[in-house]
Amino acid sequence: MAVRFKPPTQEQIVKSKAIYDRQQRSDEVVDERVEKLVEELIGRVADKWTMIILELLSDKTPLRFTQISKAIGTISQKMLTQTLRQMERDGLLTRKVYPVVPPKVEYRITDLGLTLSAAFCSVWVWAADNLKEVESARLKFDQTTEG
Amino acid sequence: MAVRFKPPTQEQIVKSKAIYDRQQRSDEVVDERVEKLVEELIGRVADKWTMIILELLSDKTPLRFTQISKAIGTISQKMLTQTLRQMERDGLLTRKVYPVVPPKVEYRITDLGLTLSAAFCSVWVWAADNLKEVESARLKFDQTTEG
DNA sequence: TTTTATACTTACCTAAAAGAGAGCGCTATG
DNA sequence: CATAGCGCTCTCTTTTAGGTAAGTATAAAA
Repeated sequence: MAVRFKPPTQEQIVKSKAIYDRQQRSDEVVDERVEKLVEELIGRVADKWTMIILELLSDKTPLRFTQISKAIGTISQKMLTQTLRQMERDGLLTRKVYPVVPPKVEYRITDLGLTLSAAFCSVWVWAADNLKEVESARLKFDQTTEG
Repeated sequence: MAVRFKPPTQEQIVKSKAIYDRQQRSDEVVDERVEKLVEELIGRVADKWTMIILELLSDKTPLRFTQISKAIGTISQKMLTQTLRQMERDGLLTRKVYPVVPPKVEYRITDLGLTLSAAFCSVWVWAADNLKEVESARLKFDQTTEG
């Protein structure tokens, strides 16, 4: 698969700064329930396959089932179906079925999906940027704990 | 737990733009193995507990085992130990043991950990910002598929 | 003397997630 | 007539996540 990196747009940066400021001002008033929901959402949305599919679709939309499957390569059909359905439910993509034979289904990223993909972007960048550092940290850790 | 949001720093934005440009220029030359490693790293690092602990530690460092445990509230000792050890191995935090009784161990975020936490930040922001949208998307999906 | 505190580690168990593989419906193509 | 193609779904098995509970060391407090 082709992984592409996109920097955050200026609007996104401004937005996140605004949210940060709001957050700072009313620190004690942060609703517990909102935090729980955010955590739950993070748990669901920050998963490997979701991130990868989002990457793919933000690069090229629409894509068909087998196109995504081939692009990823290592995902089982079951997991792909499952993840796509979940993402559709969460409003990250839309699913369009053409009533033809053989079946044709198109997956198209939504605006919501695009913004999430943009948010993930910095994590991709981080991972690409810090591969070697993580690897050497692991090596060092394994050596010092092993002896 | 207190979740705080921090916007990306100017350096981070500049950096990610630089990486993006580099990426664009040599698009076909992208190493397959690097992609695989990035994916693996994402899979390991983009997990719920890692994100939460990183958030905590980026807010206040150092923290002791029980402090983290209490701050999260819903994590078992086993998972906490496991996640902390993994994060230490990946170089995201350091572990300092004081040879006293009762035991005292301090966890301190590293520079690498800080940059990852900054990268995650936009995902937290996205989640907080789009809670309602995701919820209504789910509602809509459930209603239209149920009938 | 018993309890408490701390930061684990180990063993055991269950439930959920993931993977492998077959089947399916229908048509066009060889 | 057999086969291939698409986008699944279903079943079965394996793997992983994660919880519970117990144990450990030692000193100080009750």
